[in-house]
Order: sequence, then C-alpha cells, then structure tokens
Amino acid sequence: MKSNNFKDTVSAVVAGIPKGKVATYGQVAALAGNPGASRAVGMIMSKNKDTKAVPCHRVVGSTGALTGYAYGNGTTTKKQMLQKEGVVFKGEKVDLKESKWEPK
DNA sequence: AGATTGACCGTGT
DNA sequence: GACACGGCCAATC
Repeated sequence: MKSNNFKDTVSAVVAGIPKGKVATYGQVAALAGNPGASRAVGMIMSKNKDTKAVPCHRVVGSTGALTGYAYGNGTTTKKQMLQKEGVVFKGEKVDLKESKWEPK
C-alpha cells in the first residue's frame, strides 16, 4: 500500500519522526519523494487536521527555527511541546546538532 | 481552469 | 551573522 497523495506520504513521514527529535521541512519533503517541495509540506501541515496522528510540531525550519503552528499559541506552544519531548533548544531555535532527526 | 497563497530553502550582499 | 531576492511544489480560492 503506497500513498498516492503527496499529503498522505508526508503525513506518514512526519508520523515516523521519533520522539525527542525534529526534522526540517526539506528533510520531510525529500523523504516524501519530492526534494524541494518544502513549501508544499508546510502548507499540508497548516491544513493538517490530524495532529495526534501527525506530530507537525516536530517539523521545524532548516535552521532549527520554529515556524508557524496552527494550534495553541503558535510557535510558543510548539516549543513547549518539543522541549517537553526532550528536544534541546537553543534560545528560540532547536539545537539541530543535538536534536535533528537522522533518517536511516 | 487559472491565479494566488503559504508553517520553505538556497544564495547573494 | 542578518537582510533581501528568487525559485520550487502543492493546496486553496
């Protein structure tokens, strides 16, 4: 069974991000089979309604900067959730050298 | 069906 | 290191 829709594929990739780790939009896009579709990934996340199935809060910018979040207080809630999961933060950004997800 | 938007990324200054 | 510009992809109006 393979997801024919880009949205579904991206959702599967995001859902595969281990707890305490974060992936960048470009990373997810590449894993979804479309390197460069980082913008599309972000849009899908914004329209994503299954936050419990797709932890979109584990997806951050390429520099580790927390981008928008359609729930809670936006990036504020997002940061709290990530930090609670064990993600290391560097000010208002995620410490990618410590908490960036490395897909195998 | 066409045009615009959007939670981006890379490069240049 | 910070700011500005352009390019890529998919979803939405």
